[in-house]
Amino acid sequence: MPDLAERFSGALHNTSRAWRQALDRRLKHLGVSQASWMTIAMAAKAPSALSQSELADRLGVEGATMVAMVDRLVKAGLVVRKPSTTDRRVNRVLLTDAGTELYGKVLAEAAAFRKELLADLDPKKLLVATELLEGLQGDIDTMP
Amino acid sequence: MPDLAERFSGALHNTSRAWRQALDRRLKHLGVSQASWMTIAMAAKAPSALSQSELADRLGVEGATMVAMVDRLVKAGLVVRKPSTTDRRVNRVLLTDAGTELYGKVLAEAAAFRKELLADLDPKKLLVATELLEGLQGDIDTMP
DNA sequence: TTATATTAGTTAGACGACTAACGATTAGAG
DNA sequence: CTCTAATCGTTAGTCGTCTAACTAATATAA
Repeated sequence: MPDLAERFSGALHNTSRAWRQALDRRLKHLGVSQASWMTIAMAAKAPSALSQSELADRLGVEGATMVAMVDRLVKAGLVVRKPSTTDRRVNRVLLTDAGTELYGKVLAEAAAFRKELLADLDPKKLLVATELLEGLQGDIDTMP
Repeated sequence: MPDLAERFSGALHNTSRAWRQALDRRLKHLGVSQASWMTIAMAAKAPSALSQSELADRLGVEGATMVAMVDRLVKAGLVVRKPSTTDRRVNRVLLTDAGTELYGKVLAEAAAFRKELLADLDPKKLLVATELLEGLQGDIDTMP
């Protein structure tokens, strides 16, 4: 008989995984994965063009991961690299028109999916769960 | 200002990811990732030796993923493939002595990590969150 | 100012996941 | 019994992630 901690751990990982997969399926017709559109969304939302490092930081991935991601997005024609004029180490990541257009569509679909999935939940319970998860995330980040 | 649904979605994915990474770090000295030890645990817990397909089903991954996983575990000397005597398509996956020994260590560490992380949480809230996640997982699995 | 340290990006190699296609084998329908 | 379905495992190719080692450039300290 699994204890509550074990149940929670399993539910957390399984639900996150199922969610990701379901959303990926739903976005497949747009030709972009969640990781790709999260990157595009981050670049789109920022007030001024972000560097690869800034993008990596905000998405919680390593620099090398962002290199590969930007490679794919450039290949897909959604972003371009533009060397910084003030720091020759830096590339700024800019959305192309195609990237900007995609961002709008994807935002709408992700929000709709979220809403559909969470619509029938008790808001009070959802808040409890959200706060618990956020707290946990903080705890993990400040762990050894 | 992000709405609750968006906050929940972000917290879910970030927490799951942070947890996985933290546990992976902690198990690194044993030389096995979570995916590897989950496979070993599943093989160890089963009353009789499982086939690759059965392992894949129980871990919620595809057959091809399990092929690669068993390849790695065999290479690491933790399991062996033993062709079934009754069905020549089937390989049964058996733990070696090294695999069995590892299983014990890893189980203990994962449980300790879970306990440490969740120790200070309100059990009532943890239960609410667990049930919410489990329900959500079910909803996603039965979606279009 | 020069030597050292830090930062941005890249490459290379590995892990874990997926889908699609395929060969071998078994199970089922007729 | 035979032809067809389904199943098991495999290979090949892609994606997203990591770490480690490297280059180029900038920042800091002696």
